[in-house]
Amino acid sequence: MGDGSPVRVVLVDDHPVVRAGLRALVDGQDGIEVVGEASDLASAEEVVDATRPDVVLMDLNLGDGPGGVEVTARLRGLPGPPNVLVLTTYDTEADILRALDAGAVGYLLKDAPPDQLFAGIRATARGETVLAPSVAARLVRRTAAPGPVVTEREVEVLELLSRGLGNREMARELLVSEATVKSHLSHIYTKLGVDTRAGAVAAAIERRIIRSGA
Amino acid sequence: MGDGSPVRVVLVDDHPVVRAGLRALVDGQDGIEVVGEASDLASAEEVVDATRPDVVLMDLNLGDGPGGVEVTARLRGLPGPPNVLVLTTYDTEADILRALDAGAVGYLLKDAPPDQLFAGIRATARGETVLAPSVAARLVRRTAAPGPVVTEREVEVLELLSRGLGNREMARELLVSEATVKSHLSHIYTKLGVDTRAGAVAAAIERRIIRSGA
DNA sequence: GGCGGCATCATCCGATCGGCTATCCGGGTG
DNA sequence: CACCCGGATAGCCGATCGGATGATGCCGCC
Repeated sequence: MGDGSPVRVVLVDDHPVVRAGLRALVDGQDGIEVVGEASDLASAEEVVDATRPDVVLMDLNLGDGPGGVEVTARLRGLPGPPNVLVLTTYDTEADILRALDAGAVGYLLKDAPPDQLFAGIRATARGETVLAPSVAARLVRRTAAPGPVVTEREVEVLELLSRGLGNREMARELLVSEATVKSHLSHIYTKLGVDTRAGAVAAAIERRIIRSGA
Repeated sequence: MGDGSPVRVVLVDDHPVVRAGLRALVDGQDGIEVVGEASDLASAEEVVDATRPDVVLMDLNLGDGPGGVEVTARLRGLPGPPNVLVLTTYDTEADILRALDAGAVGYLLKDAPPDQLFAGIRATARGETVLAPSVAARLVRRTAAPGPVVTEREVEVLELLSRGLGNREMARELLVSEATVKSHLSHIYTKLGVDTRAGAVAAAIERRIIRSGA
């Protein structure tokens, strides 16, 4: 890689220690320059607007308030938007799908080796799609899946379920009837091989379909 | 702080990126030297045995296998054990209590400012107890609590609950009758102000009484 | 020694859940 | 154009849950 112009990177993560660590790790790395940091939606928009980076390294878990998915969508809505590379801990289907849907061009996990991160940042700057192996595998298994795959609507139900709602409340939340919710639940039970709502939540977390609560 | 002898630190975290980031952040910092890294129980014992550090920076989430609590307990069982400073993302009651119980002398969160981390490492080396403000607050509120506090047994029930077990299964797991489980559940509902098992799991996660699944 | 908190166990009963079956509609596919 | 799938809806019924009430034994504490 020629360093005719370095890749300008902004970090978005709500943990100061992680930000500082990432900055120490990638800043100055062959052809990479960290030009800003942010911890939430407001500061991210501000910093990106001010620094106009090539790449945004995005954590999905930003504590309270809008998460990394929302921030990604907002940044992609800006004129001349940066390429967003998600760097997070979890590889649940829901997270991956939403992040890519929001306009992220890459999805790496924090347990990736540093070299992969550096290469990923450079590739992201070029607009290439970068996926961690486990993420790619999950996507492949999703599209070319032989076995039972929960549908998008079912994922929504699973998430409400993990938040502790009853059928009546879920129905209200999803703007459908209780019967429909029960129908979704039945399909979910069958697909996950369980027979209780709590068991479904456990299985969904186990299979990385949803990520629970906190 | 005089640097008559630097504080020798070993990092334990299953994420290479985080380890590298932490090393870049704290190594060389006034009076602090990183002398080793580990990602699991086996490598931690090996590295600590070989380097005999003053402080071990311990993540509680080590992916599969034994967690940071177990590793802490094992390290503390060694002759001339290092002082363990927990550095993690979560501050649930269950995590805090178990970590301190296992012999950790400090508990910081990854969202702490770097300066607090440096100071915490030095304090830990001197054997002083270092607690993040939110952790200290939680402990205080626990002992000097006026309001409803879930008991240890109730926490056990909540954890089984979050794993999706039914009353019958929980009873078998806890070696008690179903009636007892129902009794615990009723108390939990009252204390958490909910009325369903899924709601209890959500509230318990919300209040950081338990941490869910993954 | 009494009092309260915790854990244990037991009923009873109304509310909710979970399984089963069946219908309807819209969108994509052979 | 049939066909299938995902989504939405409905009723029925046995199983489970959640609430109320009450009782026993073991602690630690004043």
